[in-house]
Amino acid sequence: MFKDMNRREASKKETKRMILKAARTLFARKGMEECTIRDIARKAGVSPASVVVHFKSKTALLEEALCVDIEIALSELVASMPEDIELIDRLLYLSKGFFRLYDKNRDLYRALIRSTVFEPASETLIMSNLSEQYIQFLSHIIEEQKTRGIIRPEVDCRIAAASIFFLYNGALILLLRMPEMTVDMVSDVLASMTDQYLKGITGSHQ
Amino acid sequence: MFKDMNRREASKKETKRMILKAARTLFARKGMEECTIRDIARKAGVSPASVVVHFKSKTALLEEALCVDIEIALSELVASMPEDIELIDRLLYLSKGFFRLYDKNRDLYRALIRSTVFEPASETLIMSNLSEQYIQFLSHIIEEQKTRGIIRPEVDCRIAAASIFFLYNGALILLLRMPEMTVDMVSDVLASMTDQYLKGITGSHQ
DNA sequence: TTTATTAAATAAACATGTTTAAAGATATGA
DNA sequence: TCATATCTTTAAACATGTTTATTTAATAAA
Repeated sequence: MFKDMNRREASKKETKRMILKAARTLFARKGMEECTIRDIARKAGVSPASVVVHFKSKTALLEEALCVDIEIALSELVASMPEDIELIDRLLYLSKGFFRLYDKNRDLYRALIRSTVFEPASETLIMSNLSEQYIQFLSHIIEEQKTRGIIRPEVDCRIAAASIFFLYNGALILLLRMPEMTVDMVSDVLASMTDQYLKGITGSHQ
Repeated sequence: MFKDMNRREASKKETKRMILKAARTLFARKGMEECTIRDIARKAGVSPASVVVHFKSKTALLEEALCVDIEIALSELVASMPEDIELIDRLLYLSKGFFRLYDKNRDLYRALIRSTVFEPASETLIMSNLSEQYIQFLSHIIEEQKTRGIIRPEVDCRIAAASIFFLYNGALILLLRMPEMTVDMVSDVLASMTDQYLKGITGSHQ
């Protein structure tokens, strides 16, 4: 219950909420670089120092500001995933969903991914968690396909899921760093890659 | 010839050389964050402003400071690549070579890759070029294996090369972000992934 | 040679993420 | 209720990448 939250805790929580709200608005409007902590603090009606007290850094603030949208997108994608389509189409359904999300504000998401993907997992708990969840989900899909005999039994599902994630990640970087690339173009590239991965490229095929 | 280089150009070049030398030493010793432009300028005997005049930014300086080592590593790897081993071993020979290089100073290379991989190619010409060269080389290897009938004829070599590069890149990120990971561990993961990619994971195999 | 122009180097200022020390507000215990 | 301790907030300072306006030096023109 919230009853055991005293006035201090409540006002602290409220301050944090205000900052996060201001950050979400300003980040979306002006992007990561163009939006200063002082801007956010002013809009939230607090001091710049307060922003850093509530969020360890500007990067951490960005992470918290954006993760809600990613979490929503992920759960919606998982929920709305068609059950009766082929493996490759399911994989592409997921990745394209994320590409569409990131495409809404490429610069912002580029800043986010850039500042999380190379940090130790302990520094970017939220994003690491999301990636982990995503890989888990991929792993489940592959596992399930294995029971149907579509994936060979000796395949390590965890490795396969991570590989597919790495391919996805590469395609995502392509999207975020090349303005001329569209979601469809990147999806096509990833489709070829995933298809090749599933079929293999060596030897003749029955 | 250098004769047509007047005193101004010569001294400019010399200044740039001094800065680069100081940067290489200090970056290697203290890492990217801990080493300030002022430090480098002091060691090079120039003003901080001069550093920015000669190199557009600290990131660009880091790029120029490290690219020599990467270029050398790449050409050495290409030159020393055993000809008589299997495709997968050739691919792993290359990636492991790079892992070893980056392992010498993980934080520094992490900073480099982090600050280049998400930028438009036009902003990070050197690193983009290197990646491009690497993918080209992978592409050639695959093409050559195709003529030998080891790779199926309908396979798009460029896509295959990019896929293998994406897998490599994912493994590299793993290495750079997780201190507990060794070069061998990451190489093993990448080996499984590349092996799976080459063989494919769906259907039964002859 | 002297002057004018152009390029290189720099000192000082600026912008901004972050830290520090202090103040203000709230809870706790007598 | 009052005093003390603790937690929250903040103003001011700091560190550092970068920009700007100025100075210095070299080349070209006279």
